[in-house]
Amino acid sequence: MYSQAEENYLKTIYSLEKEFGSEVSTNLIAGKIKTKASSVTDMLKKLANKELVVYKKYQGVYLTELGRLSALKVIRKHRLWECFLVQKLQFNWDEVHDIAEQLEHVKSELLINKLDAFLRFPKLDPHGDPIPDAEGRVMLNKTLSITDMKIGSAGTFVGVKDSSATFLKYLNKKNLALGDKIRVIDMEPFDNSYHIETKTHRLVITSNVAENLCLKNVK
Amino acid sequence: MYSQAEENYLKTIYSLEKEFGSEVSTNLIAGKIKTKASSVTDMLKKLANKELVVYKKYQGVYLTELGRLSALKVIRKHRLWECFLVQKLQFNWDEVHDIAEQLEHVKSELLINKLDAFLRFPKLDPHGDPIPDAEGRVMLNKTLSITDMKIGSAGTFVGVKDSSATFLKYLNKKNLALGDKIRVIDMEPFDNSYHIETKTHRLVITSNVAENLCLKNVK
DNA sequence: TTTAGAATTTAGACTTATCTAAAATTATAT
DNA sequence: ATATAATTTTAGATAAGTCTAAATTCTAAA
Repeated sequence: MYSQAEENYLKTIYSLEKEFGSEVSTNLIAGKIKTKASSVTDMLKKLANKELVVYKKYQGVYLTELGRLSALKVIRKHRLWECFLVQKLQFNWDEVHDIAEQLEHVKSELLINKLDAFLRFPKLDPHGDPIPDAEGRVMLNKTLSITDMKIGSAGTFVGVKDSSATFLKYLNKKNLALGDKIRVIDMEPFDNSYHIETKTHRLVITSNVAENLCLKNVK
Repeated sequence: MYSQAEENYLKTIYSLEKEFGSEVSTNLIAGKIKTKASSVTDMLKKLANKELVVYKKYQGVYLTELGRLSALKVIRKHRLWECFLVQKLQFNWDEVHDIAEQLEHVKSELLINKLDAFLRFPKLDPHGDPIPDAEGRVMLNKTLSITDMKIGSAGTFVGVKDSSATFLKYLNKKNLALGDKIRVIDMEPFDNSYHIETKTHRLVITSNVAENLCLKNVK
């Protein structure tokens, strides 16, 4: 199978493709994975040799079908472990990312499938992201971020784009949790900040935050 | 903290000290860890630099107090994960070793303590080995192996020295399970094989097998 | 369309952990 | 006591993954 480093690149390329479209650039990957561009170039060559990505010098990369399936396997493991940590071990949603980053590299198909069953085949992880099934099928979770919504519209907060501890802790502090109904009251053109409202309170968030909140059933 | 390789050496040295006494030799470690003696020598120097072992050239090593506690942390994690796999994910006792070898290197004190609580603070792992507590205290589990017992005496089968899949599968096939009462019927001096008896059946085992069965309350 | 600056790749070095082969040390057996 | 065998260590090589610094390629502005 693949090394931890390779798995991390696959996972990263997958999510960057989702976010920015195919042809992911070296620098984008370097930024996400916290390495230098030169290290990324080295690794992209290795991944290309293993037919996990298509790589042309100076042109960026995209995953092959094999690469995509391999990435999804890692993502499946990451998200299932996150569910385990929150549901069974009572971790908070802002504590699980780094631990799941380690657990996702444990190699055993049987383990992950038994874990899946133990958790009763969850469809979403604690951050609202869909969990691929054993065959690599992912539910597509159509959501809007606050920045896509019209003033006055409302929806249910079902996921975050950024699941870093800092962002999640910010949401905790602001009393925003998955499942909340959020209405967009106003947008300030000067700084692109948003005025939003939940059942219990109103608050102002920056566009940075707004972009990272995913909502469903927006009306 | 320590690398996976370092953790594996610590764990191995700990168990070899238990089995053969202090001053563990290079070759012994190499045999257990499946590397070459020269690799072991290299690593022993590194561990000595970190004050995890006391190492004198050609003289073997032993763990320092720091080394012992570090080893016990790894062993604690290994055994707790084995409990999890058997108790919660329904693995058989012969399937968990290799997976636990990977899980034991996941770094998070909080994780392992929460796992401990989730499992209700088990005292023994699925092979009958005691689980060190968070402070590195281990219950000492006084047992005898069949080879230490007198002909005619009997005890309860509570643990194995070898927890490899091959040995455990052998025990499954021979219908020997933890908790069984075993009586030593006879010992054949020619080949040192043992004739033993449980509630349900009688069988002959080699001295190799006999050595690896741990019994309690022997009378 | 040229060119400065950004992005990317190459070249060479470093670290960790491993290996082989040779040298050094210790143990064993006559 | 000494030769032989076994064990252990050293020296030098390799592989994975990373880095810095220099070279190359691309891009976008004048």
